[in-house]
Amino acid sequence: MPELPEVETVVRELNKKLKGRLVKVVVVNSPKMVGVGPATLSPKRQIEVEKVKRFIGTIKGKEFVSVTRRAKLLIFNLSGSWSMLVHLKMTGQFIFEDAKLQERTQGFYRLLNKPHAPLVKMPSKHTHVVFKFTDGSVLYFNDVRKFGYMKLVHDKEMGQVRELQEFGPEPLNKNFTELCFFTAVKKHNRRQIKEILMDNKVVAGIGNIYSDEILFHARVRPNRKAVGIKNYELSNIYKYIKPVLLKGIQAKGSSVGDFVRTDGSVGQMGKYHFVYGKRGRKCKKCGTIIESIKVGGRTGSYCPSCQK
DNA sequence: TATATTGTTACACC
DNA sequence: TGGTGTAACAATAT
Repeated sequence: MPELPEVETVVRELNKKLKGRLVKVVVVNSPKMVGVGPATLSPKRQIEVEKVKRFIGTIKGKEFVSVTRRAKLLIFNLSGSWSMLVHLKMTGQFIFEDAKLQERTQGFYRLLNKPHAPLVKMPSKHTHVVFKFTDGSVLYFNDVRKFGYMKLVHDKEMGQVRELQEFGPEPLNKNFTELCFFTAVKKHNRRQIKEILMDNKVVAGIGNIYSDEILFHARVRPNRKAVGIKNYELSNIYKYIKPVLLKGIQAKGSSVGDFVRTDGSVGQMGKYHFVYGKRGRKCKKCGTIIESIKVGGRTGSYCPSCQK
């Protein structure tokens, strides 16, 4: 489940690997996942031949200049004033294969973080878009659930991209101050704290995994309403946001579900999870059995002894 | 075959 | 108007 640290991992790896590469061939296997223009791709995305042609036509011959991120959205800056916005949603993956990796893997990858996951040959049945570069290297975009998307936007239309408008501050930036966090939380007095942490308008990029982990370290249960949270507890939550996310980036992400790095390897953050996905297991700190509850329709896990 | 999964948005209601 | 709560949606694995 790519959240900020997973997306950041992919951004850093791709930025390094794609910089300066020239697109020679684009293959679109799932037309519904691509778009051109700032508009939201509608749920009833039609299979439009023209749209696919424009997508391919626009990106062919362009150079990848840099890769950046806003919240969980990847932004590929292309030559000619175009950007490609990519959301991985639940199960999106990028695999970048150059001659060296091709030689090592022969094109086969174990793309699930399970001991007996089968080796998969790229492109697989879940590969929806392929970019081939002039030097022979290849970028694969995979998505088992097909919830993700890729959309090309001209820079002069970037202001009209809705999903970029309302994001709150980036938690790793200096402008994400304790005051700004307190103010944002107190606007949502009646909501549960886990929901608030996962609200991208309050703070960008935090999802189910990292909200659980942050709340564990801050010793606050996920279902507490904001109004009942003491200032020192809120202060603790703020205090742990940055280090937990940084730890995730340092470990190259959590390979929960389908997340893999751009060479197909798994992130190591799962080793450091205290509560996420640990229901029924013993708390690493106190041995109490981890419990889970529904918060805003999502599963939140917590230690009933460590978290109050 | 019913269910669970998550990020995001839509919508009704107060 | 805007906070709140709920549901819907995407598609697949199990």
